[in-house]
Amino acid sequence: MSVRTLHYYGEIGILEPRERTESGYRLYGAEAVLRLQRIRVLQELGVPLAAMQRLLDGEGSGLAEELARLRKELATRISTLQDLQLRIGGVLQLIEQGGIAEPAQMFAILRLMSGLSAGLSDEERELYAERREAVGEQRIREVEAQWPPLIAAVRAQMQQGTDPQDPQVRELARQWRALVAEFSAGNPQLERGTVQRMREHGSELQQQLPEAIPDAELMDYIRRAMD
Amino acid sequence: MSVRTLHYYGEIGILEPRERTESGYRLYGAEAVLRLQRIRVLQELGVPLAAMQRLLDGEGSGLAEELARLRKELATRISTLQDLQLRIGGVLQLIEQGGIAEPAQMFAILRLMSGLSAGLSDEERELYAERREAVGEQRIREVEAQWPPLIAAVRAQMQQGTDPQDPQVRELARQWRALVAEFSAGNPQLERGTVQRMREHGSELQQQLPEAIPDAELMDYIRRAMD
DNA sequence: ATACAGCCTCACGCCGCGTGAGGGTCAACA
DNA sequence: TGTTGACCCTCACGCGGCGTGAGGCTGTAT
Repeated sequence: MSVRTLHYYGEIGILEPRERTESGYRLYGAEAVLRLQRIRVLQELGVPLAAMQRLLDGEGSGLAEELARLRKELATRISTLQDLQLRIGGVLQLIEQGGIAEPAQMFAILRLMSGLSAGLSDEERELYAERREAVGEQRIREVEAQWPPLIAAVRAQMQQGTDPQDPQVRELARQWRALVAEFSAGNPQLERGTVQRMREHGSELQQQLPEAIPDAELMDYIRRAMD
Repeated sequence: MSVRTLHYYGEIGILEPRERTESGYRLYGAEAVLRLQRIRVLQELGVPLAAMQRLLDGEGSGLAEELARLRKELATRISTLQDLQLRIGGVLQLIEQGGIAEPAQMFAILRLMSGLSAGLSDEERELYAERREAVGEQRIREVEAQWPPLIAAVRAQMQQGTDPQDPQVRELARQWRALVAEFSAGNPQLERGTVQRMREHGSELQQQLPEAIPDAELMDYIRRAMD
């Protein structure tokens, strides 16, 4: 709370001092403090200052409606931010694993992960919607975010020529199975769809980071590790 | 993506057209499209445009560091928004129950709910920190948010003179017990602290919405409902 | 030839203040 | 009695990320 802020609130007419001294100093009363606290609350909620007068001096019904609107808005804002958080988390995980180092790859992954849920048919979309109800959107996104790092890790092992029966690879295969199970929840149609969708997904990604897309060789490798 | 946006990106030097026609029309190439997509990704992540040139043209290490920084920032942004969401949800719940209708009360509740975790001793703070580890911050906030509506509902019944043994009231008492259990997780020190803290909390709230603070009468009423 | 869509540059406006410049006011201390 | 600071005042410009004109040129369809 700077002095300038108080002046500004006066300028736009949402908070006036109770009076002025002879020399022009602003004197704020206790009610101004209360009003200021409310302004801060509304501001936190994302209400623009210009809209506050109505809410501060209006009736309860108006405020209630506005709060309901804000709740919706907050929900969407949070879910976009959470999406970003998972995407950024996936990229950082890959970086730490030494999977990627080039900016082009990082950007590609950031974009891939936003597109995982794109390109679905209507039927699949419905199946996912049901699943979302059951498991919670949060969990769905967490699971989705684990694909690219896992695929990259498997491919790294494959290219190093590690035996598929090696304990490390078998651990990755275990994670793979777990992810597939989480993802499809026993629904074979979704299970088939997932990997295929990744294969079709985004030409930029295929150029920039082909190792994030499972191909036949990788699928064969992981199958052998699962035995 | 408006035309003006592209012009602006040119002005600040983060995205230039590949060439111009004789008549001055901008011609963007495929690489400009790629760069633009990256700009959008970074912008979603909250990177200011001025900082993008370094990230787009710099080395992977710089980008990786920035991503790590952004992850932290995102986490705090999300948690403040979630806090707001719970507060607003609590108020709306109360409004729908018919518990409150005056703007003053709504603001008071919005502020109370932000202050529930304030005013703790160091020791209590440690206990909460442990608990937070165990249950997850999200759950803690969800539980905290349920107090004010519950208290208000109980008080409403009490003031209508409902018998504490009435099924409705006993249901509220059951919720009360469950909340206390969640809150204190078997730690009697925290259990004692919670209600007392609410009683001491905020003089504005006591004036504006005394029914949200449990007093001796209400505590007695709920005890009788628990028999 | 004419209409109309789309491009160009230049310039001001928006929000929520931050940050000066240039000057007055007030309590404390020499 | 001055003088020193720490505060206050008004006025005015600046930021970021564009939106929104005004006034004019270009390109394509009819």
